[in-house]
Amino acid sequence: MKKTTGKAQSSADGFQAVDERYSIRDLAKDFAVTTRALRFYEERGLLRPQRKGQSRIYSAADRVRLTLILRGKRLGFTLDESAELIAMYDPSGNNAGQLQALIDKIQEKQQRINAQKREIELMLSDLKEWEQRSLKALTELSRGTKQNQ
Amino acid sequence: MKKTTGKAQSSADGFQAVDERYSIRDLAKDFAVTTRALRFYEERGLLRPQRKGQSRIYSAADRVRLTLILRGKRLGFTLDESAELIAMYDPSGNNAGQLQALIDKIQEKQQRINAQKREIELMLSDLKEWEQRSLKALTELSRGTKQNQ
DNA sequence: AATAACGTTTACGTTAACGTAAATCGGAAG
DNA sequence: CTTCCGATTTACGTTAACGTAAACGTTATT
Repeated sequence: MKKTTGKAQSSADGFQAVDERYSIRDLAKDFAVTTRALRFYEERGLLRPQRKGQSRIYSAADRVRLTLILRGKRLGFTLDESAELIAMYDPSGNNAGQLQALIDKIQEKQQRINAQKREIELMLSDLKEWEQRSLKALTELSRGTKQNQ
Repeated sequence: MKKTTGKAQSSADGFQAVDERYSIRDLAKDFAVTTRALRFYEERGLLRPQRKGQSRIYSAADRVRLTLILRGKRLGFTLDESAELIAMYDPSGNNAGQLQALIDKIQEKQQRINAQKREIELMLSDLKEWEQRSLKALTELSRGTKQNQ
C-alpha cells in the first residue's frame, strides 16, 4: 500500500486536515478536466494554488472556484466573465454592490436563455407542422400512385 | 430619383418579380451582417447566390437560408451545424427521415437549454439567499457599530 | 479621362480555450 | 548512480467566425 496515493497529503496521524490539499492530478480526475486546463485557468487568474517547491497544491477553496468556473462554462460564460463572477462571489471583497451586480449579470444571462428557449420552441412547432404536411403529402401521393403501379 | 436604389433589380414595368433579387449590400443591411460574413457563409456552403457577371445576386430563397443561419447562431449552433440543419430544411431533399432527424437535433439543443435554465435558476436562488444573509449581517454590523461611532 | 462608389478575390490577423510536444527538473525506486 | 515517473515551463498549433487590408475590376458620374 503506497502512502501518498490519491490525496497529495493526508496527515499520517489519521486526522483529516480541515483544508485538504490536492495535487493537480487529483483535481483533474475529480473534475474531469486536463491538467493543461488547470494551469491555463491559473494563468488566466482564475485559480491560485499554493506551491510546494515547484508543484501546485490545491485547496478546498480552489475546488470551489473550479466548480464555479465549470458552471460558468456550462452556462456559456467566457473565462473572463467567470473570472468576474468568481471575484464577485468571493467572500473577501464582499460588499452588497458586487453581489447585486453579480445577480444582474446572471439575470441578463437568464434573459438570453429564455429568449433561446422561446426561439427553439418556435422552430420546433414550425418543424412539426411541416412534418404533418409532409406526412399528409406522402400518404396522398401513395394513394394516387397505387392505381398506376 | 435614382433608379436602382435599394433592390438590385426592380423591373421597370412596375411589376415585382416573384423572385426578387438583392445585392450583397441589401442583404447586409436588411439582416445587419457584414458583406464579409455573407461571402464567408457562401465559402462555407451555406449560401449559393447567383452571379451577374462578377457580382452576387441573392434571391428570396437565399434570404430564407440566411434567416436560418442567423437563427442557428442565436441558438448557439456552429455554422457546420446550421449547414446540416438547412440541408435538412431544404424542400428539395425532403424525405421524412431527414425531417425527423432535424427535429431530433433541435430537441437535443432544447434539452441543453433547459439544463442551462435550471442551472442558472439554481445559481440565482443561491445568490439571493446569500444576498439576504449579507444584508442581515450588514444591518447587525451597523447596529453594533452605532454605539462606538 | 479622372474620380468616386461598389464589388470581388486573396490572404494574413484575431480571439478563445485549450491541445500537443519538447525540454527540463526533482524525487523515488531499484 | 541510473532509470522512471510526474510535474513544470515554454512555446507553437488548432478551430471558429469573421475582421481588416491590399490590389484590382466595373459602372456611372463629373
